[in-house]
Amino acid sequence: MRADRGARRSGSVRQGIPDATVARLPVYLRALGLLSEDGVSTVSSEELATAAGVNSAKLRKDLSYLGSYGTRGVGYDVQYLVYQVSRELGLTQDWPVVIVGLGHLGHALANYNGFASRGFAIRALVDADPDKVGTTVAGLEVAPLQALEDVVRSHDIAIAVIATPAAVAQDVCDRLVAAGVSSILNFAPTVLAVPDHVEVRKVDMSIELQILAFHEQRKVLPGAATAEVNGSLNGLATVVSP
Amino acid sequence: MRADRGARRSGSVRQGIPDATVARLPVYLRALGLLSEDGVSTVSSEELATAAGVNSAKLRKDLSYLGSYGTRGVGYDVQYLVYQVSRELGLTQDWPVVIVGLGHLGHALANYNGFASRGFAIRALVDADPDKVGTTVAGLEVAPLQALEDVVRSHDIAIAVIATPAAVAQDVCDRLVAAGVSSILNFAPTVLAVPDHVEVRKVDMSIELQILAFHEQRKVLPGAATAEVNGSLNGLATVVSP
DNA sequence: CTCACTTTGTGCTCACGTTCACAAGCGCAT
DNA sequence: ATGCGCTTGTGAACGTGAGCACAAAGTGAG
Repeated sequence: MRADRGARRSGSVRQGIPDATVARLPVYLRALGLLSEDGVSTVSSEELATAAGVNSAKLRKDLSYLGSYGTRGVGYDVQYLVYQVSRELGLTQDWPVVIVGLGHLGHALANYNGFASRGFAIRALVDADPDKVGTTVAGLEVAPLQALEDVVRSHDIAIAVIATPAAVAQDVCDRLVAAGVSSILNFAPTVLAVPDHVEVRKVDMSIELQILAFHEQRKVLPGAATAEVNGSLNGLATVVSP
Repeated sequence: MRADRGARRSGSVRQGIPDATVARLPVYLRALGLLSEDGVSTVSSEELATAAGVNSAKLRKDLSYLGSYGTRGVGYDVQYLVYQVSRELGLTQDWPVVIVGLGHLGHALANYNGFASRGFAIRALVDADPDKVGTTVAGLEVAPLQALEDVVRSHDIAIAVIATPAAVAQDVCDRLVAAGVSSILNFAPTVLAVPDHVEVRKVDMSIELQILAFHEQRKVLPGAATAEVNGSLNGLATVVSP
């Protein structure tokens, strides 16, 4: 699911933050935000780890990649850590975002509050349907698809969300990239091909359900198991979970 | 290396499909579906890998966990592979699903076609808002939150989707689990605590955007190439203390 | 039948990620 | 100021995943 990353392949010292860690930082940030709202000023790795649903050693190692921001014997200062994590994630600035495709999902995304609160500003909405163009969604006027490039350039947009049907996603993607977008969040159920310098992350709800179905099926399996060859001994070792 | 996880248990290969592989099977399935629609009857690992956006060796290894379904010198039979992958994922049966929470997102999910086409049948919708209860969404009547347990039991539902506000997600989750649900797809931006036998997968759009922002920020950094990028931010990034 | 060619299946190696376990460091009580 | 208890930061071991490269196994031509 990771798009190819040019950074690591260049042979030079990659002393950055591991991808797995980056993926967890937003979770820590959310937990810290809740603690902060509750007026908590200091938190131990154990407490924060529990709140974030991870193991405390992992949390400490993750935070250690950002620097030594804890105090031994005490814990971490919540406010300070919020700032440090935000800075590392690049959330101290605002990121203008465009959403392409305003079906049910695009509509839901445009109305989602979780974006603005994290420094993402939805600046434009684009759709191909003439009936939708010109209407107002979440306080923004929907622009026509042919205005895509203009919209991207005029708002200096680097991050785009694709919520179109799969059939047109690649085309939209190509145009976004050509217009200067370099990060794409793809909700269309299709694999997007992009140049190396563009980062794509995908969210596919159908895939998530299928993964759940796989594990669900395993649970139901009465040891007898799957056709064909083999009669494995222990039908259910239940290796699932994390 | 993986081979011995299965081999260790008995003479036969089964039981241990790596999580990373399971997560890719739905992608292969989608690609195979497209090929099938186009009337393609046979496909090589190279072609399928390209369509799925992965490396061909990885694809072959993934498929080898299911069994030896290819023919050397020829490739894989598309129809047969569709069947085998579907069977492995548990998609040869229908999975009844309930969606809890019918805000913009729940609404979008209820109307999403990608579910039904993969063997998931949305059987019930539940919401706490009295104004929504009783209305019809995507052809289903919205049931009240207090009917949650009844709904789960009467439809024999094992897989649930949570699309509620974060504040009530854990409570809904607990009730779902108590009612017998054992797989949960969570869209609420919160960490859910569940018993070991319950599988949770989460989809958090805000987190995905934050991950993109991280990489986007890195790109913008001054052009000192790949070298000491992080060094200028905090001198302690290396593993050694000064 | 034999040879040349194609494509699968997999052994091997390296890289990444997780977890344990403990020394180092900090604050507080005495 | 000294020692005690607590929590961080991290070395090291282990587990998982990716990808190369090649032997094995099939096809088809001569």
